[in-house]
Amino acid sequence: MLWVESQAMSDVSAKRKPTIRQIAAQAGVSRSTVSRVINGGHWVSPDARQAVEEAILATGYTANHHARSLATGRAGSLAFLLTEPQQLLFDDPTFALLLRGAAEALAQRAMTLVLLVAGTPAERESVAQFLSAGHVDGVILISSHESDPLLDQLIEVGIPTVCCGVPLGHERELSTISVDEVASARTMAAHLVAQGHRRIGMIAGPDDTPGGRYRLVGFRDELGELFDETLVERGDYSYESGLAAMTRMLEHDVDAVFAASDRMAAGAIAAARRAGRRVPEDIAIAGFDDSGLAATHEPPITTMRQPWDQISAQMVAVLLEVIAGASPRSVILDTELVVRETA
Amino acid sequence: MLWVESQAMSDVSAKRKPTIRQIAAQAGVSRSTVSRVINGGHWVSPDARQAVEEAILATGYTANHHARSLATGRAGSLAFLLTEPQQLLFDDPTFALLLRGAAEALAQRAMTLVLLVAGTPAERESVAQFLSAGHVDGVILISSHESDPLLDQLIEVGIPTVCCGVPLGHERELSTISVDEVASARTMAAHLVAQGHRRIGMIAGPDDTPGGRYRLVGFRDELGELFDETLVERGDYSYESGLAAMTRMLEHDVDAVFAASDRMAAGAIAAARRAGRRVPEDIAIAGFDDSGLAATHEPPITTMRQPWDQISAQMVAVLLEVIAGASPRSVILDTELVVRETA
DNA sequence: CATTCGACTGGGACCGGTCTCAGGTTGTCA
DNA sequence: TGACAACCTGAGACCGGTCCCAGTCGAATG
Repeated sequence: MLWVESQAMSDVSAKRKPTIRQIAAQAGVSRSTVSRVINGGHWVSPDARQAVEEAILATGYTANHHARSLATGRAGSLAFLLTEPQQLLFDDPTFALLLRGAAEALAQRAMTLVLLVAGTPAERESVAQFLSAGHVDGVILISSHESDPLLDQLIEVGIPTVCCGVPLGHERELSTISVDEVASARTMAAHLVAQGHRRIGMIAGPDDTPGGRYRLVGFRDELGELFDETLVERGDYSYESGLAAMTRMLEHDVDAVFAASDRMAAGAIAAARRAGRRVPEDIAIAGFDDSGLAATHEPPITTMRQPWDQISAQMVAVLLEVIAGASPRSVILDTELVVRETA
Repeated sequence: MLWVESQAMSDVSAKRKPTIRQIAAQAGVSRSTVSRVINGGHWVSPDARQAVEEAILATGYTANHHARSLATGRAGSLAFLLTEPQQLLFDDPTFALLLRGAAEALAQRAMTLVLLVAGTPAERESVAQFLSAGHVDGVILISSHESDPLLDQLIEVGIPTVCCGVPLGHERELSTISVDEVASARTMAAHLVAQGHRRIGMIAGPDDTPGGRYRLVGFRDELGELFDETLVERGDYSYESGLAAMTRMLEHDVDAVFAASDRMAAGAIAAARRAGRRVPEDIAIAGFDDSGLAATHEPPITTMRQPWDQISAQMVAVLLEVIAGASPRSVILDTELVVRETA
């Protein structure tokens, strides 16, 4: 009876994942030594290390993340937090670019990405609770609006956070990764002027987003006397808003338009065409982001390329620094003018 | 001195998250009772329950996920696994739809979504290891190709898995959520015929994907004698492949084309225009998916709508069933013809 | 030759939960 | 009144790691 039971036991343990104790037993060392080998292997004799490594290889041992997190207090994961109203974000190809980049950067570090969506108030509540419970080590915040109330919660909880764009008023407490919005807008404005355009309009983004405010600033600065207040419309970065803004804009005499996002540019192009204007012959239209949509659009859209891969890589890198104890810091990256067919 | 030290201690413990022991002490019960209250609260006296609930409310206690996972053996999270070559997937708006739906469904159940990308061989390796280590309870597999080697690994490891589309040969071992491809294709083919078209071509997807194979089957079945083998081209669901396929197709006489994805349809429309054909006047072009791109495309694309919200909800629901011990099962959902302007 | 130092090792406490199980109350039924 | 069930409770053993610390041993130092 006893024999049968122990037989059953060993059957079970053969099925289960090996633990650090089994590795220790098999290698003839203590758990502590195995742990040392796993974590860098300092102060371990070559013999011991080899025995442990062989045992690990033989059994296919993998450390239990949960046990480790419990013991160390580190979660080994970051949250990718989306706070935009869903429609906006999931339409937006840029979010996918950031997500992939972040996932890639984390995988290289043997960490994981947890996706959090805080669209509805109920979702925001449960997300806030999740984050303050310390289930993740840090937060990658994807939100263009500066006024996001979740920001204050994150700061209060004190969880390391990095965001893209610059949330005004929090420069000291949060790390940010952004592009030089003003310079980027100047570059595009200069390009449009260089193409010979004089009556140049802008479809700006919301004023409470960095991209909405500073791209307009750069545009105005560069245009100087050419700048015409009546040729500025607002959109919310979406296709529809670009279409609506362009429809209004067409009531004025305009020969070029700079939209603050590729999607708005696409909407603007559609509006221009419906009005019987040719792009770029009758009216030039440029976008911003180079989100993938710009290249495949018919015709391909001239735009400012944001360095998405660098942005996501930097977000992860800076966030990990902060988690390791560094002070929050901000990184500003360069954009690049990509001339295609629409302007 | 002792006083100072205990003062310091209580300061520290005030900063740290409360544990179940502190709740127990505050409520004047044992840890076991607190645990019972947290998990449903059966076999707990009203008095004890109330005391515990008050203590939880007062302290803002939240259970430590890692500790719980360690004790229960359940991870409390699912993996959202992308196995496509990155380009294809992140261009594809459908993936974002599925991702959001899944995240939402999981948040409601207080579980989390871990994003895993298995693009490169190195990534595949580490993902496989991650999954077999049991760090997540189940896998939502996003891969349209049936031949995916990761599939075999998942089956071997025995981790509960659900996929969208039907991976041939694994119907017994994996759960699948899919749409009725054949019927959907027949519906669209019937629509094109009803519009008066007779020379109808198809830009099919890869033959090793369910959407590639069965949409063609349905198309052929419905067309009957109208079906013309020479009017079938292959693409890989991408915009570029649609453009290339359409360019070839235009060498034949054709008055309508059914593309197996919206992106290919968009590419096909671009190709048709470059060749000087008007859509839909000279040639009707329809897509498949209704991924968001179809509605905002200029002109809006006629397509078959896949029920993305239902698909993601069902994936989560079925996967959780399997994790709870149920047998794998397959769900087939209906699609809907959405007539817009291109066909 | 005694002392000190540094590399290496293992024991045990701990992280914060869950879960089994033995025991204590109370109520009901024979 | 005794037996037995139903309800409620807390002690203690886990889960699988990390990490502090005490201790061993050989070599170098004074």
